[in-house]
Amino acid sequence: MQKKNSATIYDVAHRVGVSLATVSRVVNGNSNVRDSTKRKVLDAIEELGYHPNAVARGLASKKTTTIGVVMPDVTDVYYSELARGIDDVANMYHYDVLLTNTDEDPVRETMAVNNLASKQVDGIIFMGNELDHEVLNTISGVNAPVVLAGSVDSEKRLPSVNIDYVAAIKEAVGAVIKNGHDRVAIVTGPVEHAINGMHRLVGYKMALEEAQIDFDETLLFSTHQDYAAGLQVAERILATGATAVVTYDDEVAIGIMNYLRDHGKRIPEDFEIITSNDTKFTIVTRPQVTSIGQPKYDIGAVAMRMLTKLMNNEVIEVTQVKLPHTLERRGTTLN
Amino acid sequence: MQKKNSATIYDVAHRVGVSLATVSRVVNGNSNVRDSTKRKVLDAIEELGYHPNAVARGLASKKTTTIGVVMPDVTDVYYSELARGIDDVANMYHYDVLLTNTDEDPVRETMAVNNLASKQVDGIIFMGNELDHEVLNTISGVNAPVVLAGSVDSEKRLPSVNIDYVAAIKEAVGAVIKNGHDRVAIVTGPVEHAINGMHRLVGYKMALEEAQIDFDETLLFSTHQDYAAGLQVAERILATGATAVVTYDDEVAIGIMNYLRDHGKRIPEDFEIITSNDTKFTIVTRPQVTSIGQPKYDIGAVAMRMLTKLMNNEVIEVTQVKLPHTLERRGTTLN
DNA sequence: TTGAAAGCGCTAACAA
DNA sequence: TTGTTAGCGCTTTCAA
Repeated sequence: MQKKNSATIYDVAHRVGVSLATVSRVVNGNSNVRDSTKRKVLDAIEELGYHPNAVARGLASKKTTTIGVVMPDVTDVYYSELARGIDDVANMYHYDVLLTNTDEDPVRETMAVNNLASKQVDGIIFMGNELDHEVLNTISGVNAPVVLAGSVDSEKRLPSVNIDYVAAIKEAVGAVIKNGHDRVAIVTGPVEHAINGMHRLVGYKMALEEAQIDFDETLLFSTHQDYAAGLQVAERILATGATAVVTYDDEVAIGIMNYLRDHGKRIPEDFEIITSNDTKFTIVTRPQVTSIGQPKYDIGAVAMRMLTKLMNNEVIEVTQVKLPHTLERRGTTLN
Repeated sequence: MQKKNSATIYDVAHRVGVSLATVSRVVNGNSNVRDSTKRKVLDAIEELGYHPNAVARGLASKKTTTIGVVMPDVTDVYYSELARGIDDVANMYHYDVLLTNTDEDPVRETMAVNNLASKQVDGIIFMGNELDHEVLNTISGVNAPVVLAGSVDSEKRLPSVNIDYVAAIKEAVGAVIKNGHDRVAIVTGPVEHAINGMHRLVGYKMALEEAQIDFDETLLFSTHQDYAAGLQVAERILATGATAVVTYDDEVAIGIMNYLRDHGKRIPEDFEIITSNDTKFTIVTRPQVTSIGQPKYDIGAVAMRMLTKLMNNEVIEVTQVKLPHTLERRGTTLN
């Protein structure tokens, strides 16, 4: 059971008695080939078990039919859903996906982008909350189109696909305010991720302003992105006298919810919770968690679709795409 | 801000006044270069912003420093954790990861493997419950080492990294039997995935036998892999008079749990539940779900480590690696 | 320590 | 409709 040293295009050409060019033509579906020779070539390909070498092809054509995806963590349900959307449409257009995890470390993000560039990817989709200035620079230096998915570039230099975060947060905060809460806490990610936090804060403040509620800095929290962090921050939130919270992460939200219930709070009667990512986590708990609804899969899919156009040198009309969001009312909010 | 047509190795050589070979040597850390010329080359590389073209390199050296990862679905928390383990050690050894989702469709699995082969990956890590015979064949025809992660090849032809599924299920079932249950249901994946189901069944039957409980076919269930499926199957399970269940999927387990509680069952007093994947889902619910504990990240990491050895033509002592599993006792089982 | 030169397997003008 | 012929950018003997 030994591995055959795979046949090359030369072997096929030789076998049929035609030139390399002809074989190349039939392999690439070029029409300028007589049917009869096409047949013969196809047969030879079959017999020899010839599979084109994509690397050689890439070198010669300067197209690798491979795109790079840079993301914080495959393990993160939010991003992995975007990734799935990306992958599905990538396949649809016959691109393969080179995946890199960065944990949102700017150093690794920069390395990832450079590495992808040296691998000659035809395009890159970048995900990550914060768009570090240096990362942005190396991205714009890359000789391939890049589109951001679920991430914002405050300078709007790069094409991107998102929801309107500001509006979404404003609506979420507005919803609990409307239910009578005037001390609503907000929890965002690690402070390093300035942009992410900023966007949320803007929406938060807009909602307060609209309800004529004074901004209280003590109602601001930032945590790591996991269940335990939610458990921990909940105590501090409780201490502020807040009666509602809007969070950036679903696991954090559930951590908060469980802590509060353990400490005598009824959800949603005594305390309301809204989270942001609408992952599966929000539906397996009791009560289910109210969340901003995001078309996660579509964000990835649309971003990838956009990238295919860019790789094709097509002109893009709208480069800053905002997909619609919703508010999925579930058990952690009243009505 | 225009994209420079990136410099080639030729440009560097020309600039310094040395040959391509010399530049290649310093780029690849070959020691046979005089320090002074090395300096000059490095400087030129810096000045020109030269980045080696990995595609050309791949063609010439027949090594792409890229591996392929074939998996059911990035979105699946279980597999994505394996993927993270794979990616981390892949990076450690300077490999990039080409990712493909297959949804466990044999046709797509076959295509994925072939595609990866034509992209000349140096190795492949394959994940997927069932190892279809045809898939197995195309895998063994590929001219690159392949290792299975979290997947079983009943013929044991391929190197693999797993836990001992049979033993794990046996322990889980044994645990609830020990707690006094003699009617324990077991739910496995879609029947198409024969192997997966089989393995679990073997462990299940062993536990019954050890407790001298007769096997009852009506206690066998198979469902799709999501929360809603759990909700649905729960009703049927209840109808059998079962008082405990062991499931293959965490979301399904939670669906079952929530359904049962809605129908008056106290968990774990009236009904015990054990699941298999120990994902984050098991800890965000109340009660938390008892689960077989699997070193998911490590399964991926070890598989990848194994692959690096194979790609290096090193000899592997043990090809069928079984990593240790545990039983994480939480709130859905007594004591 | 360095260079010359032959590929790696394919694409893409350009000719015929 | 088909073939010839340069490359694509790099690695790798083999010599020097």
